Amino acid sequence: MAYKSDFLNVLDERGFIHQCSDFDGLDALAAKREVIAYVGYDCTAPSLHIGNFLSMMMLHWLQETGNKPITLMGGGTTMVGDPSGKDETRAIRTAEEIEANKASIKGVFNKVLQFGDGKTDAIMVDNADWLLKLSYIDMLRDVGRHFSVNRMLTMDSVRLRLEREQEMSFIEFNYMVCQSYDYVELARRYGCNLQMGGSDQWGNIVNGVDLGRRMGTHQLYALTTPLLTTSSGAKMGKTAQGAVWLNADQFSAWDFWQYWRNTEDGDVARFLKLFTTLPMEEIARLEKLDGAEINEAKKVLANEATALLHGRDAADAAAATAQKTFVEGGLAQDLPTISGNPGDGLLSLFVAAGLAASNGEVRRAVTGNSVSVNDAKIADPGYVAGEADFNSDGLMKISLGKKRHALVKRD
RNA sequence: GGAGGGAUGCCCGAGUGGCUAAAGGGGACGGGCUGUAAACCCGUUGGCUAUGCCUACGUUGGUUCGAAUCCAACUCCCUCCA
Repeated sequence: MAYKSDFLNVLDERGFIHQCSDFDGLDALAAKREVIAYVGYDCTAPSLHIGNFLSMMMLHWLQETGNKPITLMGGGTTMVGDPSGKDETRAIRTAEEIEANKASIKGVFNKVLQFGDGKTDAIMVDNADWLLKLSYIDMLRDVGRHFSVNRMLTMDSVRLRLEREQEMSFIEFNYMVCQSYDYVELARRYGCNLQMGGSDQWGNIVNGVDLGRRMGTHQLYALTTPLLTTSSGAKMGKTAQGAVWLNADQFSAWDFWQYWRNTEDGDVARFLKLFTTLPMEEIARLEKLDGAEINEAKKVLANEATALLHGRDAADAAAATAQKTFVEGGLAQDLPTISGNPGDGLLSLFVAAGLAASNGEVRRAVTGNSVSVNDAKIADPGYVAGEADFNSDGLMKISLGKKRHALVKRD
């Protein structure tokens, strides 16, 4: 192993590392178990998504290897809006919206982190606590004077906008100042010495490292993860339903399990390392499977990733449901369920179950031969559920295509 | 403040009076092949109580038998000048 510290060794062998401002310095610190690292989370949506899961796992390993994680809620920075990787100005969000999002996001962290007052316990802070109190002139004098506009203009987040002749407003231009200041504030308050994030955050992070030096903090470090893409190059985390959210009320454990089960072959090993806590020897064994056998590895990936986030019970239930539904072709009780009765029209049942957005969509699907009831294809869009369609438990299975299923339960 | 340019479906983008629910591409979904994979091929992609009706090309009004297309006002965006 190349590193002295457990922390960097684990991250390295699992494929989390993209760039670091100073490997040796950080390694020395981690070897003494003195890293206090933070990751900032935007409050632009009511749930974090799968991309954020990656940095959560980094915090997890940080803690596992004896260091202290800080999760920073971007209550203040979300008021400004990060221009990184955006072509257009983000819609400015209201304070109420940000508060609501923050409250809704918070819950996921205790799935992978241990919070508390101990030395290596995680803590959660909110940059609204200091950013909202800043006074403009003081900020300019104390912090603003350390920023070179010449240099800011060369940062990717700004430069790319300018090159494409896309508007960038002054508020967005200030984002990196806020994030840099966060780092300094966390260094002063909590002794924070490492900021981690996705590769798109590199510019923002190293600016913070720089600001720390100019403002006289201890040495700060930067560490980023590679951008998550599938091996066919697509950005990860997009599905028919939109993003792969981490909150169960927005993306169910069943959908989450299915998401991982459908991973491309070429990504399985990489994702096992990143999104599960399985030991490397076990992953090495799974990695050797090929051909149809790789499906076993995909199931393990789905089980472990789902168990991490939604609990072992939810993962087992999803696995059992998948087994019944896809392997045995039977009717599993844990599929998404709606209520309905004999006499209900097929079209409205599909819409109610969320399998289709409109009656017309179901009609077209019927024409395309992709609609079935209890695994029998339906050719008539006017089909009405009958007594015989419900089994002795009062359940009827409706499917759109091979993969999307739901149950109708009579009341 | 002045002068130009622009706003089309999930996204990009064609369309300058009827043949337009709107070309083409992307994405998404479905079918085929498979292994609930990728690649590839094919199909679908505004709504409805459906041989018809309704909604829709920034907003509101107007011209016309007929408007995404012409006119007016307004809103927002961009570029250049000050």
